[in-house]
Amino acid sequence: MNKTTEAKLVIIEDDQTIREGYTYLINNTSPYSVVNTYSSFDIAKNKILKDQPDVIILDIQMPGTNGIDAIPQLKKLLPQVYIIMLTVHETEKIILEALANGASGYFTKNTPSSKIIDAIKEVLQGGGPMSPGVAKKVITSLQKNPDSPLTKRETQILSLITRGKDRSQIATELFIETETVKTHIKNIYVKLNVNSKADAIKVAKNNRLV
Amino acid sequence: MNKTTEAKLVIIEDDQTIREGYTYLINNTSPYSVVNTYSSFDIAKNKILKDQPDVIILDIQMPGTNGIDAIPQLKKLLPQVYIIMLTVHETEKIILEALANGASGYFTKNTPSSKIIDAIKEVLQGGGPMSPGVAKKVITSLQKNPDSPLTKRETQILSLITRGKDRSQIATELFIETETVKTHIKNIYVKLNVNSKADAIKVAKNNRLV
DNA sequence: ATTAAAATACCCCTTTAAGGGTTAGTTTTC
DNA sequence: GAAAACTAACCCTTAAAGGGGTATTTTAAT
Repeated sequence: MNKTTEAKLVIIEDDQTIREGYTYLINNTSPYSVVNTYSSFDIAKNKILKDQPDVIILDIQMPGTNGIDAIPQLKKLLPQVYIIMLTVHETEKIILEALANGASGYFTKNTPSSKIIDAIKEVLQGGGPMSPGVAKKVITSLQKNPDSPLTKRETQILSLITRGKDRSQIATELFIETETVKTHIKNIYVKLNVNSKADAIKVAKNNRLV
Repeated sequence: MNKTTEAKLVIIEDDQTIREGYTYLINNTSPYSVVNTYSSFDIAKNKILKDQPDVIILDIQMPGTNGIDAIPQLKKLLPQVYIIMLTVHETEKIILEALANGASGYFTKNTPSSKIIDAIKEVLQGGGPMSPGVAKKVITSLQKNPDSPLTKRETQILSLITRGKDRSQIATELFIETETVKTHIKNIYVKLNVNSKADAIKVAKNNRLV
């Protein structure tokens, strides 16, 4: 077992059975060692600095502070730590929140144990391990709507609007007149059935038009 | 070999060696069959409808239409097709563009062949297979900056600004006065060293503050 | 070669939002 | 109990947004 493959883990998870199961598994079938486990973040936060884990396996549903909110706090305590979510939650919203907050990986609880060990290896090597279904949702969240009613130019202008540019800035960027931008915007509004920038952005986001 | 695991593939890739290598490999070590290969999208586009592939393995750098631009056109021709990118490009920008355009998976060319076959299986099962480094970049693109200079309220207001809301809409949504929103915005501008909505959004996006 | 769609541009007009400066009370949080 | 955050209000000027209409040029598809 060489130095580069070793790592210290902490598990924060309110279900004792799962905690013990993963601890046993990781300690006995991998080069990694579980140095501590906690049943909630609120209990962990005052002690985890002594553990100095390289990786934290984190649940979301827990008594007190939930896992999503725990992520930035854990990162503040241990800036270099990798956090792998292990949870039953797999809605797009929660997945994206966890990743936005600083999680490095995300797995659902039906994941086979061997995959979790692979995932630990992967985060340590700078990867971003995810369950297939999670990866799918992440990709979906990035995908544009291929059936947009907008033309290329309109899409471009709407995109600049979502970046907060005003008409004259858009005109400069696209080498066209402010009045032309205005015409496009009017056409966008008609197509999206809105009559303000804010509503256009809302429709654009809801329908992934940009 | 049962029906549910079978699938027809097409490879679009300008390097003949790679094309032939993957064709041989997939046809001989997996339940999938490569029904055709093309050296560019421009050649493929008039013939691929006859192939009716379930999955397309697609390169980016090709003569004529590049792989990124080919994705929406392929999706238009074959709405149900899964597209797996296989390319040397791994900049965040290109990865995100490919996924935004409708790719279902993304691999770099140093990926072992066995992983490509796993990836085909995964897309067919509705997953989103990616190389570890790609997944990492996708996750990074979603992560917020934990060292934001903004307070919680300021971040919240900046986020609403990025959604195109004006001061009065923000005030209504947060149950505070328009003047308070204005004060927050002024403080945000000072912290971000900007003096307009557009610039604030730009800084927010560049530094992932929201 | 034609023609429909898209992109370009300009005019009128009114309303409202944005941004700068300044001060100050209240509530959280450490 | 001090600091930071959140709240709220007043002054002011300028710039932007949005609605109406019309018209030319360019591009893409048949």
